[in-house]
Amino acid sequence: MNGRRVTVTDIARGCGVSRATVSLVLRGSPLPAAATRAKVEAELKKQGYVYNRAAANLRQRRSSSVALVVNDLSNPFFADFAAGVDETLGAAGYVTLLGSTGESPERQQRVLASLMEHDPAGIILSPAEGSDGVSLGQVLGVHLPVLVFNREPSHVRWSASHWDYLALDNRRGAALATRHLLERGHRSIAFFGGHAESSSCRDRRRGYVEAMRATGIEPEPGWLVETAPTRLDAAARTASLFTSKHAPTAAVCYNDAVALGLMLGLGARGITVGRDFAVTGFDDIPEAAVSTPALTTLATDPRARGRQAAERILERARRPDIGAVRGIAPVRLIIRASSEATIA
Amino acid sequence: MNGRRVTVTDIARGCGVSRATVSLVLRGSPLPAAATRAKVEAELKKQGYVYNRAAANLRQRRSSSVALVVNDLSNPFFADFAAGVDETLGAAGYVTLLGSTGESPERQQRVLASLMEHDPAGIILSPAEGSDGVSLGQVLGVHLPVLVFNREPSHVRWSASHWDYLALDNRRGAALATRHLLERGHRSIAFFGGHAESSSCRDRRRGYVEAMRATGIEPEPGWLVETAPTRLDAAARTASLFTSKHAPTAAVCYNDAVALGLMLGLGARGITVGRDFAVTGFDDIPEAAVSTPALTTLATDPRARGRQAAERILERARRPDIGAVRGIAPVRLIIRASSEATIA
DNA sequence: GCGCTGAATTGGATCGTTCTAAATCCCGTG
DNA sequence: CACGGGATTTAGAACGATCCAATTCAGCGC
Repeated sequence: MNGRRVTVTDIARGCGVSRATVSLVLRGSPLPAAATRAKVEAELKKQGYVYNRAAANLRQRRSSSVALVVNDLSNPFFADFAAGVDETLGAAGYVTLLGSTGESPERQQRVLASLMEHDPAGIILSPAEGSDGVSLGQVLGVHLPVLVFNREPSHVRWSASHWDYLALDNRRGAALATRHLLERGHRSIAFFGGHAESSSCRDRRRGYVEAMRATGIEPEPGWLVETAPTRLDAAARTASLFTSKHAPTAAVCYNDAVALGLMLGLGARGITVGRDFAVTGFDDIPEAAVSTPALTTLATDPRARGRQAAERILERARRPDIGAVRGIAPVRLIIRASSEATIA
Repeated sequence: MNGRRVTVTDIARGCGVSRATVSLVLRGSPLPAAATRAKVEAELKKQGYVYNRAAANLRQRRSSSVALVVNDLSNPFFADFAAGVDETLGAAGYVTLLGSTGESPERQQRVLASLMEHDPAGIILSPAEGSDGVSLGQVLGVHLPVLVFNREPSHVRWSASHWDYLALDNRRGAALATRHLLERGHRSIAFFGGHAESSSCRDRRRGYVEAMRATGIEPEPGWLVETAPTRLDAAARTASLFTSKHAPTAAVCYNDAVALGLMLGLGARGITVGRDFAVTGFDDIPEAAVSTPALTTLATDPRARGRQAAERILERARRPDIGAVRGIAPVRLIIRASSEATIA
């Protein structure tokens, strides 16, 4: 009835033992006698006791939370990632402190500072575009376990840092898509979309270039088209693919959004994707399976990545002394109709 | 270098004042003299002090977090909702404790119990399907501000409870879609998909029935088809629409997933949606705009709903005594090609 | 020089839990 | 029947911040 919280002291008084004994029962210690334990447990239930983990953590100088900071929760990729993180953290008895930054480095600083005050055991950070490693280092301090996901902030001296890093195998993924198109007979293949300064775009481009060269083909400059990573901008820049002499017959796209945009742009020019032109994406967002034609792409299993990230941060919290780990997560080529176009 | 945390005591020692003074500076009190304040602030920076909000909350007997528990984070609707919640909570200086339940009532109980130990100022809960109000009441206690979103758990005596409730205007939404189809001349309109026992499905059905009756049409039993709320099951049950004598020429679907599934199923039967048959959805998921044909549906603005939910829980935390509020959020009909089919 | 006043500062208790070290209980033994 | 010793239990300090009441300080009038 009254708003006061029930504490161990209330329980102790209520059944005539000391606070210490109640605490032992709460933590399942084998010390208390069976009869005492039963008495205490009955009283706990009777008074509706709720454990105060904050107080316990204060005394024990440990933490039972992990912060998760993502650049864009409304992106299904990150939402799924977050679900995976929370699943694993929850199973390990940790609670997830959520922060989203909306791709703003300034907001990211504020969010991180606020989360730090809650003393998380670690931070999983998918940095906002344009994040600066030095500013990040300032808020995060020197001791906190940190896992950077998906993107590399600028000015991070990884060799001197204990930050872990987890990213998709962008290079191999792009190479897989490129080889797939090469096998279907294409020789003039573009790499379409993305900002060249972003780390993930650089890696994907590299995979593409390497796969091309491995087949003895040097990508022409006109085959490399930069766009914002959005459907709209991708559609708008479709034309730039057809200015060079050797117009490509296929394109490896930076991601699914870009690929869907390109498909729109190609359609508008009367080009039928899957018959006249082959397209691949990256991410396997839900739409990829149901677009027309269905999009060949690289599945990244964001939920599993989330679990992986959570496991790594927990492991590091347990053993802070081990060296930083760079993890590269596998990707899987999903072949669908959009890459069916072949060159005889 | 050493792992010990810097505390107010360290700062106090470092610049020759008392802990109390440091605390006053930290909280921006006007009491300390300007010179003292400057001295303390310099020391704070020098030692890299990080505020320990848990300790402060313990003493002040208040909380700076709000728990957000969702049934399915990987659903873009809830991910967007979560982004809105976090945005508003963050701006108010609260941190979001995330929990996801994967639609399992058992997991939900565990997650809630764990979150309760972190003493949140309130809980925003989008209940798992099949949640029981009594069990929920047990973990949540009597005093905590609670906002239930989107679904009604069973056995909740709302009249006797202080829980707030926020849901979409399911009834009006379905009515809007139904009227839209009626205006295009349809008379045989089905309500397709969803589990009849879920509260949102009941409400949407009601809106549909009311709109039909308002035009003097009594829906035939064969026009009410139940399905799991998934694309797959919806596609599989397409046939049941065409068993009755008056086969419908249009369908109001439970949600977008179901609508997309139905469109698949209709396509397989050689029926062209948008020409031979009209379809509407509910939610306006991103795919709705790009499906073929594009889907007429009801936009719900989940992010704004998240902000709204956060604001309401903060308001209730401030004034716990006001009566429970039932909020109904507006929905907007988005007309696209899938409902273009008309009856002369 | 003294008392007064408002401004600035501070010691000590406190929030709810856990840790440590010590106290108490209970029994079988010599 | 005192005593050793394992099994239980407990008092009191501690975690890091804040609250409260009390103290110190500086300036001022007389």
